Amino acid sequence: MAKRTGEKHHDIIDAAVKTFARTGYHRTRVADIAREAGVADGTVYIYFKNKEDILVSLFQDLMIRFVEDLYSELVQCQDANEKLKKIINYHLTTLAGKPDQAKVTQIELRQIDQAINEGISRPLKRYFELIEEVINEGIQQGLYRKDLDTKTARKVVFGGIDEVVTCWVMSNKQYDLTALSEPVFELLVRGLR
Amino acid sequence: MAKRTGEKHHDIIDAAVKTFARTGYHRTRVADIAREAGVADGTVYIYFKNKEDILVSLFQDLMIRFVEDLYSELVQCQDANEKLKKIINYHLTTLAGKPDQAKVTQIELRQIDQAINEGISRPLKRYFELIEEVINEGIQQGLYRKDLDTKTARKVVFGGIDEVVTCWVMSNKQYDLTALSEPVFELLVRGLR
Amino acid sequence: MAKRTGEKHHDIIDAAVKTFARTGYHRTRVADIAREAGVADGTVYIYFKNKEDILVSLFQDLMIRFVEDLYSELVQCQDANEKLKKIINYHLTTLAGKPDQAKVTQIELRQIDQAINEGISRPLKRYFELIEEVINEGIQQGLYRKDLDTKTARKVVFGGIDEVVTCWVMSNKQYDLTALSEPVFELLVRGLR
Amino acid sequence: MAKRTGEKHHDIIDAAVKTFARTGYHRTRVADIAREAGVADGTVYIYFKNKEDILVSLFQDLMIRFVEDLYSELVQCQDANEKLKKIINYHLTTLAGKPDQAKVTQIELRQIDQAINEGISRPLKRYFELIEEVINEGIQQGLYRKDLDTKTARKVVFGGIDEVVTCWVMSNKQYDLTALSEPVFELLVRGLR
DNA sequence: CATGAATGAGCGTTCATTCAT
DNA sequence: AATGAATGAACGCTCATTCAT
Repeated sequence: MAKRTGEKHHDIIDAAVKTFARTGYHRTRVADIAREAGVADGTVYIYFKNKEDILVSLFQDLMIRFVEDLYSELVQCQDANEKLKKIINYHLTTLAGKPDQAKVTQIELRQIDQAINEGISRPLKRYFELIEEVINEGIQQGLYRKDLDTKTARKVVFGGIDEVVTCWVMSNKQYDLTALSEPVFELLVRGLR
Repeated sequence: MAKRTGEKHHDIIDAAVKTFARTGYHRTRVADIAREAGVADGTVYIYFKNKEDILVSLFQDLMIRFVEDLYSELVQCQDANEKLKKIINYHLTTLAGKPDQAKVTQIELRQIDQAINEGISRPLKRYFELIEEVINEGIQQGLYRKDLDTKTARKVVFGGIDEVVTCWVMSNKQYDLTALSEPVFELLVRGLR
Repeated sequence: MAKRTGEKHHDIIDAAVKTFARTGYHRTRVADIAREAGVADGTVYIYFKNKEDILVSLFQDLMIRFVEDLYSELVQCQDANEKLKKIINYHLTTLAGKPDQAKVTQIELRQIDQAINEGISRPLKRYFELIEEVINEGIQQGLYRKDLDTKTARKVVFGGIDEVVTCWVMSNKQYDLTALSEPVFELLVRGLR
Repeated sequence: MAKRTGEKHHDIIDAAVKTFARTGYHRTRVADIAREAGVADGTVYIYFKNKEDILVSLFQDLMIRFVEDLYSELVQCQDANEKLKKIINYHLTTLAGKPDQAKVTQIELRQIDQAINEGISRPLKRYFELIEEVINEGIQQGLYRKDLDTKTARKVVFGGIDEVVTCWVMSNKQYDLTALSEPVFELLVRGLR
C-alpha cells in the first residue's frame, strides 16, 4: 500500500489552499489542515518547516508553475502587445478558474510579514521580470514610448491587474472575471504607448 | 495638569501607528501600544473595542481625513486631467511624508479579516467613488474614451497607484516616492484616453 | 434637594439584590449595581468596603431583620410546637414573598468563601440559636424527646427547611412555597417527638 | 515508562479535588491544578472543556459512583427503614472518609451557575429519586404515613443530611461525623412515620 | 515516515478598586 | 459626599510545535 512519495506533500498543500480560502490564514489551525489532508498533525511538520512555510510553499508552487506556463505561452506571441494581452488574459483566466487559489493569493498571502519573505518575493519577482521584459520589448519594437520608466510601468501594470482580481475576490466572485481581460488590456496598453 | 479630553484617544492611535509600523500588527501586543502611549492596558479598552478596532479606527481616521482633504483640493482643479494628476500626487505625497502610516496602510491593514470589515471598506469606498467621479467627468469633458468601463478603469487606476506605494514601502523607502507622480500620471491618463 | 442620609446605601443594597438575583453574584459587575442604583461606580465604595461586602451587608440586613421580626412573633406563641410551626411558616412565607431575596440567599450567598465569612455566619448563628432554644423549650415542656441532641436536631430542622426553599428557587418558583409549610412542620415535629 | 491511558484524566481530577478543597474553586488557577497533577496547562484542556467542566466532571464522577455503590447496598436491605438508615449512614460515612471531596461537594460545587448546570443536577436527581423510592416503599410497607408528600419528604430528608455534613465541613471536621448517623436517622424516620 | 498526545509560551481582555477633581 | 476615568493585576485558554513510540 505504498504511497507515492510526495503524495502527502501534495495532499497537505491542497488541504491548505482549501482551508485558508475558507477560514483565512490566521484562523486556520495546523490541525485543521492536517484533518482536511487526512494526516496527523505531526506529519505536516515532516513536509513543512512551520505554518507559514505551508503558505509560502503553496504560493511558490503556484507561482512557479504560473510563470513557467505563462512563459511558454508568451514565446508563441508575435509582439509585445500580443504578449501583454496574453499576460493579462492568462492572469485573469487562471485565477477565475481557481477561486480558492485566488482567495489565498489575493488575501491570505498578504497576511505574512512581507519584510522577511524571500519565499514570496522571489517567485513574484520572476513574474515582475517577465512583465518588464515584455515592456522593454515593446519599447524596442517601437510599440511603447521610449521614455517609459520600465519599473514604474511594470508596477502600474501589475497593480492594475492585481486590483481587478482582488475586487473580484472580495465581491465573492459574483461576475465574470475573464470578461475584464479586454478592457484592462486597453487601459494598460494605451498607458504604455 | 489636566489632559484635554480625547487626548488619550489620540495618544493611543499615534502609539498604534508607530508600533504597528515597527513590529507588525500581529506581533504587536496591546500592552506594547499602551506602554508607547503612556497609558495602562485597560485604558486602551475604554477607547477601543479591541485590538482590531484600533487598527480599523486608525485607518478610518486617516482615510476620512485623506479623502476630505483630497476632495477640497479637487474642487480647485479645472478638469479631470488636472484632478487625476492631483489624486496621484496627493496620494503619493501624503504617504511619502508619513512612512509609518504608509506601512500600516499598505501592509498591516491587509492582515485583517476582510470579510468582516465594513470599517475598512466604507472609507475606502468613498475614495473609490471619488476616482470614479473624476473618470466620469473626464468622459463627459471628452477627455477620456466614451466606451470606458468606469469601474474597471477605477480599479486599474487605484491598483496602479497602490502598487507603486507598496513597492516603495517594501523597498524600505529608499527612493523618492513623489518623483513617481509624473510617470504614473502619464501611464494612467493615456490609458483612459 | 437634599437626600436623606442612608438613602443611597439603601438604593445600592436594593440594586444589588435585583442584580445578583438576575445575573448571579460572580457575573454581576460593580458597575452594573451602580448603574441600577443610579450612582457612580466610586460611590459604591463610599458605602461598602468591596463587592463581597455588598453581598454580606445585604444578607446581614435581611437576616437581622428576619430574626428580629421572627423573634417578636415567637414570644406570642404558647409552646414549642407552635413556635416551630411559626418558624417554618415565617421562613417560607418571607422568602415566598421576596423571590429576589430568596434567590440571593439560597444561591448567590453560597458563592462566597465561607471559611472567612464571619459576616454571614454571625447573623445566621443567631437564627440557629433561636431554633435550638425552641427545641430545648420543647424538651423542657415534654413535647420532644429528652434524649434529643439539640444541635443535630437544629441542623436537620434548618437543613430541611432550607432545602425546601432551594428546590423552590431552582424550580423558578413555579409552585406555592407557603403551602409546604404544613407538611414540612409535620415531618419535623414528628422527628423531634 | 508508558502511562496508562486515562491516567492523566484521573490525575487531573485528583489534583482538582485537592486544590479546590484547599484554595476554593474561584481562587484556584487552572495552572495550579496542572502543576499539582504534574501536567502542562494545555493538557488540562485535552481532558476538560474548561475550568468549570473540571468541577462538574469531578462531581459527576463522585456522584455517579456514590449512587451506584449506595444502590447495590440498598438491595441487600430488608425494608425501607433499613434502607433509610443505610442511606444516611452511607452518605455520612463516605464524606467523613474523604474530607477533600466533602469540602468540594458541600462548598465549592455550589459556586457554579446553577441555572446552566445540567451536569450537576442530573446525577443529583438520581440520588433524589433513590430517596423518594425508599420513602414510597416505606409507605407501601406501612412503615410511613400514607398521607406523606413524597417529594417534600425527600427534600427534608436530603436537606437534613446535607446540612449536617455542611456544618461538619465548616467546623473543619473537628468531630466524628459518622456518629451523627444514628440521631439523624431517628429524627428523619420519626418524621416519616 | 507517521503518529497524536503533550507541551507551555503567549496574550487579549475584564473589572474591582482607586483617587484627582 | 460624589464622580467616573484610569488603573493594572490577574488568568483562562489557544494552538503551533515537539518527540517518544
